[in-house]
Amino acid sequence: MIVLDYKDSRPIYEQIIEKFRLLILKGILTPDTQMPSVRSLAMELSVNPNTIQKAYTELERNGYIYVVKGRGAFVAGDTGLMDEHRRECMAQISEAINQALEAGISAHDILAHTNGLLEKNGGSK
Amino acid sequence: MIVLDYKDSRPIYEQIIEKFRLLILKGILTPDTQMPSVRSLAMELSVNPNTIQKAYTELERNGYIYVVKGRGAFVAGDTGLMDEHRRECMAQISEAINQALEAGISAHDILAHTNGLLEKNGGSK
Amino acid sequence: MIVLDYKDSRPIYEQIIEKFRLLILKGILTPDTQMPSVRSLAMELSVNPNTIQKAYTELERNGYIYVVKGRGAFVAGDTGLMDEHRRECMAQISEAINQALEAGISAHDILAHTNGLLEKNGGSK
Amino acid sequence: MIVLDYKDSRPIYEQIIEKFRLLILKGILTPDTQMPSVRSLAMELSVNPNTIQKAYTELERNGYIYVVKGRGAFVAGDTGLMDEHRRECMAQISEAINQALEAGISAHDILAHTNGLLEKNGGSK
DNA sequence: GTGGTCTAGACCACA
DNA sequence: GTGGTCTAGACCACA
Repeated sequence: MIVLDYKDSRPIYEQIIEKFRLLILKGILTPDTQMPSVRSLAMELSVNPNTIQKAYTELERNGYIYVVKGRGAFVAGDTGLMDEHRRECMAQISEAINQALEAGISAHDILAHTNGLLEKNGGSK
Repeated sequence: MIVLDYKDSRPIYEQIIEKFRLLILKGILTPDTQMPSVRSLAMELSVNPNTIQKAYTELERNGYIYVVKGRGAFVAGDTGLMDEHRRECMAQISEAINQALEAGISAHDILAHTNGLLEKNGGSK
Repeated sequence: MIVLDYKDSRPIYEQIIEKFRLLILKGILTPDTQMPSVRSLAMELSVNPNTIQKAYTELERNGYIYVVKGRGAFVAGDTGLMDEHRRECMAQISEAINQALEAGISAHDILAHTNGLLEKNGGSK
Repeated sequence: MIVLDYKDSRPIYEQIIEKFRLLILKGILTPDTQMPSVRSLAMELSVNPNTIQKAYTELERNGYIYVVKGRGAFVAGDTGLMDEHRRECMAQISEAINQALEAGISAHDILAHTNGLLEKNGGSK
């Protein structure tokens, strides 16, 4: 279900958080689905249970999952995280564009670039 | 000349690299200008000289400065870094837009967002 | 009769205890009323019978219910639990106020706050 | 500087967080004071460094301290945590009073109780 | 020296 | 079985 990239410089627990974050935000993991247990996921990824624990704790703190003691961890219901994520995406676009402008790239070139990209990848919407 | 943000989570040496990189790319530091000496900059920033050394080594490795033994470090002449930097900027825009599309934001909304931004900030070019 | 909040971080057995404690203290459950059987309540709440058992054992230990072997559990008669509960309430007020004073809030502000609250919520008594 | 209570049922790392939180909120630890290092505090409290680490991570996340890589952790400047803490205190008073009202204690008795307490402990303010 | 990550493994409360 | 806490100890980047 999840694949780690050992060449990635980011810590393992962060990769795990990111992977689940996207699975949840994209709706692949739906609300109240049970997450794999800390131990089973640790086995599956050949990673220490503490590392998974850390990832789950973080995911819970940020509202992506909720934990029922003795039962396990479950995907949280929709709580506006989607919207927050979209806002973050827009902010990242803004930042990237502003940096490009600062680097002296013309507004015209940037627009051409984004247009091309959107035509290619943003078809159905 | 340079101000550090101790509350920034990025390592200090990286902040220093970034600051100089931008000063050079924007043409504020022109080719062959002498860089501050490792020791003086360390004093000025109240930072360990090892940290400055590491930043300079990295800047040299990436072609932003060149070092003359016994004389000091100097800003490198234009060597296509500008172009490379611009390419990086474009790549970052692409990545940000693709993430937005994955998050389910419509091409239309993204375009509106970038257009607005470019009209506001990208005027003169 | 009882609703559990799985997103509450407190253990389930504690939530159950608390719920019954209040039902009894408020007189909604009167002395000698039969409590739901461990099994039926476990079914109703979709919870492990062990969890209900633990809650009942605790309620009995604290004098809120009594258990007749083979018959079931029953609400205990009034045994001064009311007074004890009131003392606990007062103690909690004391603690909260002392913490506020330590935080540097003025006695005047605290008094205004409590007065306002009592006027609004403490009307009939 | 800090004393642990092994009889306290709360986890060690939480006790440590709470202790520092109060030291900072009361102004005993002033902004930019260096926190004891993870290792030294671990030794002093005869506790595993990981446990201290966990406490510091949490304190940083909540804005009580900031960490400079390779240098150490420092008390954060005033950032409205004080106000937030006071609001929490007020909320706790509200909750305690409402519970008391629900328990059937009269507004009159509660007021007498709080008045007495404030006269005794809230003198100077 | 400083904090950050991770492993290996134990013990606990809870269900 | 499930997550939560903790110890003992290693290794790393950073300063």
